[in-house]
Amino acid sequence: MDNKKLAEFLFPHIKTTARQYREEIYPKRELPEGAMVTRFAPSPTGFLHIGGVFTSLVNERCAHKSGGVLMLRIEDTDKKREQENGIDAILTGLENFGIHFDEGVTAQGEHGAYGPYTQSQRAEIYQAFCKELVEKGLAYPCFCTEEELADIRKRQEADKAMPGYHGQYARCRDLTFEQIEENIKAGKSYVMRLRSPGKPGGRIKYKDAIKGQIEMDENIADVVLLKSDGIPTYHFAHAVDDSLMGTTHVIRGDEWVSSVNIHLQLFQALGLKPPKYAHVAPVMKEEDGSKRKLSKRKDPEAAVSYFTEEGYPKESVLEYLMTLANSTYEDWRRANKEMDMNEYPFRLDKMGQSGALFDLKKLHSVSAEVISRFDAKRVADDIIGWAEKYDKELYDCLSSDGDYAEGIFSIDRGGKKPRKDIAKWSDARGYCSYFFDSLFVREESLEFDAETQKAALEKYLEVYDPNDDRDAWFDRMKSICPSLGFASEVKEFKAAEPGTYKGHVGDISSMVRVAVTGRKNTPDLCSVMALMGEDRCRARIKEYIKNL
RNA sequence: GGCCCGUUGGUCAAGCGGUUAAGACACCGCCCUUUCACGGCGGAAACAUGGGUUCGAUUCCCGUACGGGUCACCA
Repeated sequence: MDNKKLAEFLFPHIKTTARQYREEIYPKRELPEGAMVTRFAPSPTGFLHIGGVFTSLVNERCAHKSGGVLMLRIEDTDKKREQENGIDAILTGLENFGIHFDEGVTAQGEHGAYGPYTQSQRAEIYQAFCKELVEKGLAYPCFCTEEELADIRKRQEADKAMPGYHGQYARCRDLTFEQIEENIKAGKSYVMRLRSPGKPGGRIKYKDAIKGQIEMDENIADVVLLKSDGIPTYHFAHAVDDSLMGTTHVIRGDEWVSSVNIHLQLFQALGLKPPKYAHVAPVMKEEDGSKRKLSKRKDPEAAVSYFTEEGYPKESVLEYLMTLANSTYEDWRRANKEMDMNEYPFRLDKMGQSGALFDLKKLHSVSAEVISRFDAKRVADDIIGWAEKYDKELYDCLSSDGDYAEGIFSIDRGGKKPRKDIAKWSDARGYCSYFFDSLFVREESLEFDAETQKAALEKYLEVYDPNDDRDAWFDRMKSICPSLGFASEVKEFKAAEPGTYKGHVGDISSMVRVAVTGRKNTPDLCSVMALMGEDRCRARIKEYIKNL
């Protein structure tokens, strides 16, 4: 068989050679020692999954930590499963989480010297490499139909043989040039297959940056390189692209581990240097006592839209994802509360080998911590931004007076012991509704009888001074206690015989609190009242007394 | 089913032949406190299992169980 002749016959239109691509069109990258070139390479078959954010975060950290390059490549080689707005969804999703790509596809088009970064635009490149493989006798056309393939599978099952197109089952492997020519002239559709150099019983080893040493059977299957439409399979595209684009580390989901034997063989056949591999365990979900991969269909928290809808700031999600990625991150964070996440010495080999359960409670706690470090302006702005889309009523209230909104979220913020009531922007309404008359509802009441409350509140109204600072405010609260039969010191109340007092100053404060806010629990009442203003406070108290 | 990987408290997980087996979230109790938070202190809670190797195994080896992945002209 004249391989050269076959290659020319199969790919007459391919003029640029693989060698040219390799040596001239895609030159080696000039990067400092140790710089990692990584990539996130989703296929636009659905919405962005939190697992995708996780994987891209790991890629991002590795690239930027090492002074390397992060690429975004679109693997759109399966036109059947492609979704219409798939690419946009991925792009905006990643953008929302602040993952910055140095090269590749963006909302504004492609950037970078190693493109195109969209696989459907690279058909000729793959074909050139396939042509080269044919020349080397390492690839051939296969005319088997779906039925024939199914038949082979059936026979293998009966023979208890390894599934796949290999050995005696690889019928098209040794077709003559004339047979091939005849088939093609007859208009038969065909795929290009690798003539696998693998030997049955052969073993290969490789070192995974996350999973460590892995040993497995050598690939013996003549895998498909180019589908009948001339578009490559994932395997082939991966080998060609990642070597041309200079990827140093392929960091991807661990469902790929078992394909590494194919990939390594492909690199070898192509005469290309393989990258290092790091296989990331999937984010899991607990259900009925067992773990399973987080599913887009069943689990609302799998889609990234869940986080934006609930109003988790991107910093929170990223922070949580980092704790999943490297558990020592948490210790580091506690020791470096204000430091940028990017300062953390992220390490691939510190990643877990098996899937971690996505724990919403933990996310909640991490997020509350993250938000507690934001300043009031940031919190107010973000909540307003969130509410504009998801809570119009709240939006109207908050946006009508920006200073007032900022004031609400500055109560007890900053300082050593910040409040952590808000873990996501959708918590905001519950947190601040009483500040607005249009959202205000009386939610809780006190045990004290109407008479007592009325007396206390009327008394308070007499002495209330909106100019009081915190101490003065509380002193005033104390000052009305004796005449009402309440202890002005809690300790005094506790030390006294039961029945001596009706209650203590805390109870009086609670009455005011409930009258003003409709709740038993709020942040510092003095600050709340100062912000709400004298008129509103007096009105609330009067209205409360009236309805006692 | 074949092959690959994994298994430390409810969850995330340190550990890398000798430890009272860290820490975080959640939970419980106490303290602080005008409420709630925050914070502090304390508590309950784990090495899947059976064999080896070893003076000694959570750590190394083999088997078993369980879990995950993969066996496409999908990625």
